[in-house]
Amino acid sequence: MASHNHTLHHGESLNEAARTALLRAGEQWTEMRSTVFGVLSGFDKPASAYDIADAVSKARGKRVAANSVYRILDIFVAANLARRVETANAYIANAHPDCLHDCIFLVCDACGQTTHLDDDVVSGGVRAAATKAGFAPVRPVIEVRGTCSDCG
Amino acid sequence: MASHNHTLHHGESLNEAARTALLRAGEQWTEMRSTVFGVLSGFDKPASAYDIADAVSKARGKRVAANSVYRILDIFVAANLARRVETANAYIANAHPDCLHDCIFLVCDACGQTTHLDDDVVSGGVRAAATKAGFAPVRPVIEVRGTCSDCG
DNA sequence: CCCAAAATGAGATATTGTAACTTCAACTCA
DNA sequence: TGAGTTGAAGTTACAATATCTCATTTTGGG
Repeated sequence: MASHNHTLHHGESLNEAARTALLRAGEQWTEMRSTVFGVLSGFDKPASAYDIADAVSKARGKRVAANSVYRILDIFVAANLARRVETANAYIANAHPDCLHDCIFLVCDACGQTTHLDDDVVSGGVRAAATKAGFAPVRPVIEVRGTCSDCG
Repeated sequence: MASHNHTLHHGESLNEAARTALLRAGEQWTEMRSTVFGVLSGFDKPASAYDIADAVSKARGKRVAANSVYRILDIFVAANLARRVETANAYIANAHPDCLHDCIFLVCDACGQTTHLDDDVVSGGVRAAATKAGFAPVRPVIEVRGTCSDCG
């Protein structure tokens, strides 16, 4: 566990934390956004925008277009409510929107399960290497494809 | 600079090194593959499969389908002749196909220029963090979006 | 209540990536 | 030599991902 205090939310608490974080970011917490967040946090592995659109469509009994989902996901990512898993073209809810990390994703090629690590030493090393090369790092993307312990 | 000896190829030497590496991987070095590799190494920033298809089409005076380019790029990546830049959906030639690294890409959001770092300490740290979490790492993806020194 | 801004809907379109099947050239081996 | 085999490349179709534009609805502030 990292040295600072994470608050890991889940269920209703997570939804409430997401709402709070989004409002603090100056964005609105609408019915639609609540549904998208609920659906996203209900997935047990990264979900594509179209997966989410399908699930939201079912939940609302009305067809929701992918572009609406993309818009909302962009806002979520900007507000740290969700993360994009680059190597999977998919999104995952952030269980602790309260603190900001350069996070590390471990993506199982067999089952798709994705584990979220926060290791500030490792990510700091990546940032430092970039800085040393005269680069101003904004967003490190650190993902590891491989096999999880269940599939090993 | 890492502690071992990189051989950085360029121009004709690079093409020759690529040919040698591909043959050693048990693949053929065809006219088509040579052209694709030449085009790819001619780009000064990561190129999409479609960019490459266009350039190859011009170079050969005959339409080449993206499909064919993808097949060849897959082979190149498998043989370490090229790398895929995940956050850019693009490919870049590997100037030293002779040695294998978990490489780090620094991608400038302003100009697209992409710098290739090999820092085995940093990438080793990423692998170690994954292993510690019970994960069997196969392919670390380490990329940093930000601003290069020219655009800073 | 009314207005302006923000959010969402609808549909098209662009981009990226795969799959299935055919054609072609080189090679092999009787 | 020539039929059979193999791998590369061509062709076409399609699936998945992402963005754009414009219309309509909702929201929050005065």
